[in-house]
Amino acid sequence: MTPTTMKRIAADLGVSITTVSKVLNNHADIGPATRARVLARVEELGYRPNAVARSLTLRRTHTLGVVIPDLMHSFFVEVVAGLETVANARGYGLLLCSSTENPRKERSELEMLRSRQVDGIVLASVHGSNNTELLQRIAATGGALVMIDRDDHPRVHCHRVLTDDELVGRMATEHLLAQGRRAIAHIAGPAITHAKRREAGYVAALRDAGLEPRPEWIVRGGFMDADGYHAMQHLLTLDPPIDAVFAANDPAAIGAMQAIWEAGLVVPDDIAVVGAGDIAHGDLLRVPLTTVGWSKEELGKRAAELIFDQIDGREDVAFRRVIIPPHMVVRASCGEESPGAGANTPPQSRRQR
Amino acid sequence: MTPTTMKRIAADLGVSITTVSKVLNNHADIGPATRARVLARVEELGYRPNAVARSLTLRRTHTLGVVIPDLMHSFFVEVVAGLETVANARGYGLLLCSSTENPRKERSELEMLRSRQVDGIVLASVHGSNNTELLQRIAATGGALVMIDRDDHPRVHCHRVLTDDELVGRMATEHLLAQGRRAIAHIAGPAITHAKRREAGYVAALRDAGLEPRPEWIVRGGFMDADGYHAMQHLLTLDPPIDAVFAANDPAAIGAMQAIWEAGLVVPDDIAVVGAGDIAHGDLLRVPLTTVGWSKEELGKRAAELIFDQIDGREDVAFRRVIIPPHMVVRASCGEESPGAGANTPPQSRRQR
DNA sequence: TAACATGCCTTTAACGGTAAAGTAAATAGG
DNA sequence: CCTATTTACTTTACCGTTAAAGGCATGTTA
Repeated sequence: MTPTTMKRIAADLGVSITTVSKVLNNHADIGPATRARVLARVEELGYRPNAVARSLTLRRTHTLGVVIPDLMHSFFVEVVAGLETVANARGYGLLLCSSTENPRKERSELEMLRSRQVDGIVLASVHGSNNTELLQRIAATGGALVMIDRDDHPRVHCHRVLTDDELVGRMATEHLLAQGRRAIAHIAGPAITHAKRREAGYVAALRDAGLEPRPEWIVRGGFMDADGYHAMQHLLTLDPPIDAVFAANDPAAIGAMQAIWEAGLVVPDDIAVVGAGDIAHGDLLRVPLTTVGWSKEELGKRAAELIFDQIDGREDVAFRRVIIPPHMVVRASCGEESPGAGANTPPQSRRQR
Repeated sequence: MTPTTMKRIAADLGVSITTVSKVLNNHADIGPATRARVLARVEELGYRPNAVARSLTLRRTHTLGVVIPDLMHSFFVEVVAGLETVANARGYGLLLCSSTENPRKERSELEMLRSRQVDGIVLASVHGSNNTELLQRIAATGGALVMIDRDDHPRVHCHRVLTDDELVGRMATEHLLAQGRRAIAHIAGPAITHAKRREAGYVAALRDAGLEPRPEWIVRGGFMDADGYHAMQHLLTLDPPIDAVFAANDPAAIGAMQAIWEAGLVVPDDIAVVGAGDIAHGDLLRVPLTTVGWSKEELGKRAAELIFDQIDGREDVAFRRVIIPPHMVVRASCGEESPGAGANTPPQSRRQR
């Protein structure tokens, strides 16, 4: 009933607890006979070291805290999958928390992780969270911290892994321009840094093409598909009509498409749509969604690497800012025939259940 | 740099560590003056108790281990979201592990969780994992254990939360029968218990309707969309042709639809399709997928409740088997007009990013 | 007024492990 | 052959916390 401890093994064998500890940690100063006896008994009793006790003495929990805004969003889940791979390979566990886009919950999760003595924290911070001070304290007390995807809390000194959001907006817009679209609207996200940068990229691309974006082309919305839906309803009333829209993220783009369909229009013939983020299953939609993607797995892995660099304790941490480059994911919704990626290829292997 | 400890606070105030501990744990035998002084200093230094040390003495980590086969599959992620909600409300954290459908990794995750002394484990076990013995040991040594969704390891005594898979198969098939379909094929899953039950439900429903399923109507495939795709290619060669297909899960159903489209046929006019699992975004597909669903949030919550019941330690644990009832999710792919759920309603609120 | 309870705080031990310092016996060196 | 060194352990202390038992004034009861 009570799990086996070193004490038990030591008592059984008439040796000291330290001897057992040394055997298990491969210290050199244990004789082969004793070593064998200990190992045998360990095997026999199925002894597993108590990680909690180990953490206490070693001051290392081999645990990473992960705080993301939304468990249901495939983007973050894929990032977590990337993290998990690297962490697992190093014997680390992931303590997963969802802030549900709530700054208060984010705060309490962060404090919980701190009190649990996690060796590092990976955070995609909620917008408007005034947790800057707490994060500064975490970073200052030597806690490894990496912020991912979102670029707020500029005063917090820590590693960051994100994409080039202005380039995201620029690529999406330039792609639509290349398809011959000229009246390109933008469904903007909330007042969060990376959303604003996508908008800036959109504006810059239009200007570079000699087009001045009309004010009414930019509808400030949000990141949810309902936001995209309502924003699109508004855009559909414009005269002269628009012929394309870049939505700040994929859910909003999907909402926009629904509004377009409802109005009896066709994507991409009447209005081309491009999103951002490369959400899972974007290829399986009624009209497969063209989007700007950046590798979430890469993002997760780089974040994990930076965390471990810091944990491994080069004190001279120069905080890095890793940019995951975005790339176009061309599907049907933008009006370009995607080369060879039509309905004629067998589906790629997706995960099972 | 070194985080504040009780020792530090006690020394500052000239009281014993125990006194500080008692204040923080609201023991009655501390005078109001001392209590106030301690609390003031705690506040001042921003003291947070070290959860690791607490875990060691209290023999409670306030952590649940979660092992799922696939982080990328929306089904499990939604279950985890349900778990997270309940766990968080009780001050519990979730240590998330993905077995990536690999029995060996499942085993090592389970052992890792055990050595980390988690208070309970929620497991969706990989098929064919011969971890039965390990699970029995976990259950026997008093570890709280709940198995979810999958119903293997019959000899392990623990709580289970799952759906009625035979009913899933039956409902899907009966729904197709009700649409007037008669030549209904089945894309079966792998040789895992819940897949076999779905197949049994399919067969039973046909027989109840006085139809004998032809052997060639059942194609043993898998749970991945590529499996559904290839299975469907085969089914398309049958003569007389089929007019409907029930796939053992949604990814397979999606693969099947791709094969149908490629053959130049129309869903549901030529072939109706029903899946199982109610995958995320099933409503946004080229043809919205009719499927049989069961609440993942409910599943996650019930699992968490059972875990906590066991942790709270009624010794008289009668292991429960909670069935989450399945329900039809009628969309376009089965040929029935879904009432009011067409493209005319605004999209439901989906999560943002 | 001795016996007893009460209020308030401290001491001791423990949780399960690791590290550093100590020790006794075997081996080596001069 | 007697002192260094090495080998193979053990002892002690500590990680940060909590529980159980102990102590000691002061107040209450018989």
